[in-house]
Amino acid sequence: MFLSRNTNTLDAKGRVSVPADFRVEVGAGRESGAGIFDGIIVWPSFDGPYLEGGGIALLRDYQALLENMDPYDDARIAFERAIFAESRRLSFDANGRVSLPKELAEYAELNGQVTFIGLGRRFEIWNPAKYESQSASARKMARENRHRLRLAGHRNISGDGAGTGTGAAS
Amino acid sequence: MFLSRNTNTLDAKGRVSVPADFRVEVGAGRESGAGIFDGIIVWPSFDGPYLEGGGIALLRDYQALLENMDPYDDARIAFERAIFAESRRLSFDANGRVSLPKELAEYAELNGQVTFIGLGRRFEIWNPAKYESQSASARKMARENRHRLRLAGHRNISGDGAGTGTGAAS
DNA sequence: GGGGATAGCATGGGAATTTATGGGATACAA
DNA sequence: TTGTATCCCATAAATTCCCATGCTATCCCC
Repeated sequence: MFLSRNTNTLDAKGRVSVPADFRVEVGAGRESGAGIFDGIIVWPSFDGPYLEGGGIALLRDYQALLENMDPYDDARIAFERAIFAESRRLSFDANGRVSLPKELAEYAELNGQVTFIGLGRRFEIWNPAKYESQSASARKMARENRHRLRLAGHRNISGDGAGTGTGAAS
Repeated sequence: MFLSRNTNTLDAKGRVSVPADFRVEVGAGRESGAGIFDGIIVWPSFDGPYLEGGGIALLRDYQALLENMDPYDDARIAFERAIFAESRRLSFDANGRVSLPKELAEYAELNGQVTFIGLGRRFEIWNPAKYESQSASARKMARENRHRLRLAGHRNISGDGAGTGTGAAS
């Protein structure tokens, strides 16, 4: 599971260290029957100026998801083109670094420092400054929606969800 | 798994370098019991002015798929004629190039530069300019449909999911 | 608990290898 | 011959590999 936020430097050759946590995560996915690729897979988000990534296991999950859709569903084709076609395999060097292709660095406006954002099954790569505002608004929105963060497993006593009533204060 | 997009030049002799990633991909499929053919298999798409291709393993998958259909299902026969009959075996030279038959280059309107599009189990070959518009609209459609890109697999806690997305980014 | 040893991580720079590409030589067919 | 396809070699650029170093967190021993 990809967790935590981590900022590393992007050197003159376009190399950046992948957080050690992330490396063991993709390694774990790899052992369980996936290929022999030791690295991460990264593509430009189609939702903003940042990169998305994960291990080969994540891509296999997406592949399975897409292969359950109609082969000529326009959305399926769009996802294949937006994710598979735009993604790059970045393999680790002996020190756990990857070299980030120029196009990807330019897309996400990365220079000097890059921030890895662990998000469970996948992660994102941001320009640290750009991520700051995201982080702030995410906290705000999480607070406003906190009543939706209800773990299942136990029975839900009250019929209504919102719990604390009005909740969403500023 | 075929990933990423890669534009290479088609020289005066009709040769083009197959991306190194793709070469190892078809090589991997080849080791696991398939034939000794070292190259790719390409045919004109029946859905547009581009080529489709893959390793010998992909063709075996199509064969298995078609053999599950009724032998005289018209669609089966059509698929066999449109894929198997139109496909060409393109073997690598010592530098990882293939020479693209003229008919195929003409069909896809390829000259000068050709773009390989990795799409998971298979790939496509496009005229780079023609692919540009495809790519742009694919990104737009992927963004509009991003709520459909929901990975299953783990328990689904709440009855309703992220349906319309949280709208987090903006 | 203090202090030093140790291991892992992030980073920098140079060397060696791979990749993509062009061109010539050779074999084969029309 | 002429055109076509295949093979071989050369080269420039890009990428990967390898080694060294500073830093930090952890461990161990006294």
